[in-house]
Order: sequence, then structure tokens, then C-alpha cells
Amino acid sequence: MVCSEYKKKLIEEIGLHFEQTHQISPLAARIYAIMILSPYDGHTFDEILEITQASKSSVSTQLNLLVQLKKVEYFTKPGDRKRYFRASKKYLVNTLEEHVQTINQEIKMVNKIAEFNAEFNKHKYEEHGQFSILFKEYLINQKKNIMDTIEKMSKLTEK
Amino acid sequence: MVCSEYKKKLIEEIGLHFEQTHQISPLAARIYAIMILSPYDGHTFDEILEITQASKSSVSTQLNLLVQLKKVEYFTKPGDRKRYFRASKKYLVNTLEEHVQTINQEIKMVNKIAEFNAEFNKHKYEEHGQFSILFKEYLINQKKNIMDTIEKMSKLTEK
DNA sequence: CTTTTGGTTCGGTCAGTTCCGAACCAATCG
DNA sequence: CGATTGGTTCGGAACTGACCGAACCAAAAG
Repeated sequence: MVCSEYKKKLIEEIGLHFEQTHQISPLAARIYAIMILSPYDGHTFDEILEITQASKSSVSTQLNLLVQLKKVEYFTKPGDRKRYFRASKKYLVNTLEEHVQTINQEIKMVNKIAEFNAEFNKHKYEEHGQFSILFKEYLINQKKNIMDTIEKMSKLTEK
Repeated sequence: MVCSEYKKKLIEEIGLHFEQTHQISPLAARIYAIMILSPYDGHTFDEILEITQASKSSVSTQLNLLVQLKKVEYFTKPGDRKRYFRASKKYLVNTLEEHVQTINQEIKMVNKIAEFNAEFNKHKYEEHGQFSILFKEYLINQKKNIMDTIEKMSKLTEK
């Protein structure tokens, strides 16, 4: 598994992005990027070692983390002790489901803030309350869009 | 400025949330939370010291960071050397504008990934491509919702 | 039964972050 | 003028997280 220069660059770039958006370590992010840019039939542990140039222990830990987070899954082949790792087939749906969680959290916070200010900072609330109403509507719309997308993806999976 | 127990709890809770969603330090997040839960006319440096129980140097640094990030702004009163800090009046709009940036970044990444896989992993792409199309639509919808909200908020500000 | 393969686990190192105290500074007060 | 107020800046201590090497282990191969 030798990577082209362009692919290496992409792995770094996408890795950096995942690091920030998925809150995982640099190595985990790079591994995840490799999976997403790679053939469907999976990478072996050794291939990942070679591409990332990281240590066995680090790869082991981060790979298991990714599996736990359901970003990566693995399968085996009969009569072959190796595991083959790939991006979870449902990784986009999983990402969306995480987004829903985040939004729910955010809705909770916005409500708490609005409640508090309505009660204890009436003046502020009257001046500012319409913004927080708009913001809540915004969050609800975002959530709706996510849910719709999840449903569409699920239908696509069933087929 | 004595805080009720409930308010203290809220500051911690919202602080934790901001820490994660805005990528700022715990202290900065708590200060930001205080601003959002507090009267419109601003907090002095000393009040923030008292509420957070942190050191002058830390408060100074983190407060200036928040100002730089436009999450917090300050004003002065004639014949008064103190600065009065408050959550930036446009903090919700600013937050939304940051979200737009994030989404743009994500759209760029999704495109690069799709391009790469269409070219070098044709089989994978044929099997999986519809998901990434749905995901792109999703991102575009999210972006549209953000932009609409920004516009509504801007109109509200003008009045 | 020894060796090899395919990893896992443990302890430690290095880098980066957060926070602090002390020293400092500029503006105002008395 | 000297003292106080309202901060800022600097150097370092304490903690955290990412990563590594070495030792380890279980399953299969020879």
C-alpha cells in the first residue's frame, strides 16, 4: 500500500479537519481519513502502521478508539488471523446522529439561558429576547434538516 | 455582585458547554457564561475576579482573548477609569458566522473526498456516492438556514 | 514445543495548555 | 509628590494528552 504524494497530502488535510470537527487525536483523525480515502475492502494493521509511520501501540489504541466510536469497523476473512479495518459503512449517518446530540444539548442550554434571563434580567430579556427566539428557531430547523437526512440515508441503506 | 447558588451552577454548566463548542479555555468559557447570564450594563474586572475566584493575570488574559474573538465587548463611563465588560451585542450573529465558516470548510472537504474517491476508488464511489450527495445537500441546507437566520437577526438590529 | 504473527498493555517522555504570583506600568487621587 | 486603582506582562508550576518502546500475550505455523 504505497500512497501517492497527493493522497498523503489529502490525508493530512482531512485528518486536520477531522481532528477539529470530531474531537479526536491527530493520529486517530489521520487513520480515519485513510479509511475514508481507501478501498472498500479494508486496511490491515500493518498497512496503517506503514502509512501513518506511527508506533504499534499508538495505532492499536487509536484504532480501537475509532472502533468504539463507531467511526471504523473491521471484518475478518476465513482462515486469516488479521483484521481488516474500514470506515464504518454508516459513518455519515453516525456523524449526523452525533450532530443531533450536539444540537439537543445546545437547545437545552439556550432554553436555560433564556429562562434565567427572563426571570432575573427582565430588562435585558425584553431587549434581547427576540434574538434568542430566532436562535431557537434556527436550532430547530437545523435539527429537522439532520433528521430528514438521516431518514433519507436510512431508506437508501435498506434497499 | 453576589451570585445565587443556582446561578453559580448555571455558570459552570454553560461554561462547560462553551468550552466544548467554542474551543476556549475553561476560564474564558466561564467568563463568557457570566456575561451572558448577566445584566446588560456590564461587569467590572473586579466583579469577574470575585465571581470566578481566579487570578488577575488569568482573568486579564482570557478577557482580552474574548474581546479579540468578539465574544465580549466593553464600554466605559465618563469620568470612570474602569472598563465595563459584557457579552457582545452581536454574539449570536457572530456565532452563526463562525458556523458558516465551519460549514464551508466541511463542504470543501466533502468535495475533495468525493472527487478523490470518484477517481481512484470507482467501485467504492458507485456503491457509496449517493450518501455523499445526500450529505452535501444536507450541508447546503444547513448553510442556507444559517444565512437566513443571520439576515433576520441583522434586520432586527437595524430597527 | 518453539517460533512467528497480530496485535495489546504498561510506564514513561515530551509538548502544549492553563493558571498563578510577582513585578510592573500608566493614570488618577490626595 | 507618593499612594491607590485598574489593569498587563512575564516566568514558571502543575497538569493533560499524544505518542513511543518494550514487554507481553494468545493463536497459529513449523
